[in-house]
Amino acid sequence: MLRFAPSPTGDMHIGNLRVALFNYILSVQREEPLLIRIEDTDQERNIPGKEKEIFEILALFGIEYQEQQFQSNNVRFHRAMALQLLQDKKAFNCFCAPETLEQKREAAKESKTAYRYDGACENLPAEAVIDNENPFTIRLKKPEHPITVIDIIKGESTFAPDDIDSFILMRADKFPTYNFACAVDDMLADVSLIIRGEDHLSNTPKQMAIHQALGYTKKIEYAHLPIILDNEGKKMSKRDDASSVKWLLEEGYLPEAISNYLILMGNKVPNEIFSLKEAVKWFDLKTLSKAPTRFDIDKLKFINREHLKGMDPKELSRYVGFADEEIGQLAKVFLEEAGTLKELRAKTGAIFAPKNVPDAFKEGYETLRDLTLKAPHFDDFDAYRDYLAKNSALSGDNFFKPLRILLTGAEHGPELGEIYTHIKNYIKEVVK
RNA sequence: GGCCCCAUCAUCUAAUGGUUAGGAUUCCAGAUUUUCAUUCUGGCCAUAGGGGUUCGAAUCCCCUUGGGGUCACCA
Repeated sequence: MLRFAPSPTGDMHIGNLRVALFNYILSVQREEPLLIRIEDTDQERNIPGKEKEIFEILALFGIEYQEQQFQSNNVRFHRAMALQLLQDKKAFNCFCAPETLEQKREAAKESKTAYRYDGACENLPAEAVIDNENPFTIRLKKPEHPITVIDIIKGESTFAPDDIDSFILMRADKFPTYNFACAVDDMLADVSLIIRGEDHLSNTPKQMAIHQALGYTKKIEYAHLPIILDNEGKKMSKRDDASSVKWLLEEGYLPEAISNYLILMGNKVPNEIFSLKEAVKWFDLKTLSKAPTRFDIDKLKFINREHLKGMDPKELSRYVGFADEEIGQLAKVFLEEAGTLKELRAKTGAIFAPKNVPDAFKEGYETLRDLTLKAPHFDDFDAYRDYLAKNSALSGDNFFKPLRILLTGAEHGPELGEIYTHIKNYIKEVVK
């Protein structure tokens, strides 16, 4: 069993999508089911409807899964496991007030040392626990030995007991913390391989410590993906537009191109342009770079353009707001200068929209428009061009600029002949 | 600051002890196209630094430097 475990607390991030993609690929390769687990145990941060958005994006990207669950439905298991750990003396009740802990953390920060739980409640006598009416959390006793994480991408890393610390399993509100819920659920779902972001690397020994305390001995494989960096080399945040899958989609990047890029980045691949289906055949976690990767929107655009070039014209035409194969062909001509659907829509839209003509070309524009309106149909651009040239007495820039604006609404663009081929049947509508 | 991870052109990567250190994206230049853009050709640009090991190091080891992640009753 593999799993993808997003929390419904914000927009789907490209980092999440990459994790989802890799989990999907590995689940297909290994012929194991994929579980989507919505981690919704933080009532305050959950955003209603986000889980629906997550499922929509998974569907849009062709990420198929076999099971889905909501972590909040598993709370009874989390509580049962916590109780067992308490009984086994692997965990203990902690009555430290949040403010007290916060003060200690501050003090640690000031003295430039790492904050560690001081064990204040670890050995409380039974009566002190029973008689205590204050709210409490449940902490796992830190492990006695170091824990080594074996990671498919990163190799081995060893964590000392002090760095794992006696961390909190159950909050005062009786809900599990992330690490506890995650560790229990992965165990219950019989997860065999966990693929997640590098930011979880330090959580892994904690979750392994929980498994050990619970007597769970199954070996789980781990793969922690290097983080995605922004242009400045910092972790991509929600503030970066490009980090939002929704934004990329709105900008006109194709799902196939986005997944292509997400699989390509920081990776060694047989060729640059490929489909998800193709990637399933050769994808290997081991070829991923260990170093963080910068998100390069230029490269994404290049890949997007390549996918657009290969798209069926009729389908492309629908994407740009028409339903005509000819317009799809026309859009492909504009792929020379446009790389996204949004840009393509602007280019093709401008052809049929009322034209904005600079004063310098106004006269020529009107002359050519009137001529075109009265002209017979020309199948061939050269014939059309010669006809206009002959009857207008315009030449050079004074001819081509207004003609280009007349036909495309822009001063620059692909060769007019190529454009003409695809709009000749609508020519009167275009110039009106 | 503690802990963990990482290090080849601006960016993403190739070269699994012996290459003129290769490719792609970006950028720039020339050619072509009766404008621009496209296209084609070409160009700029890298093994972070210092020590070892070795006949030979981008590649193995150590140190330094640099970068990133993480240190919540968030996930």
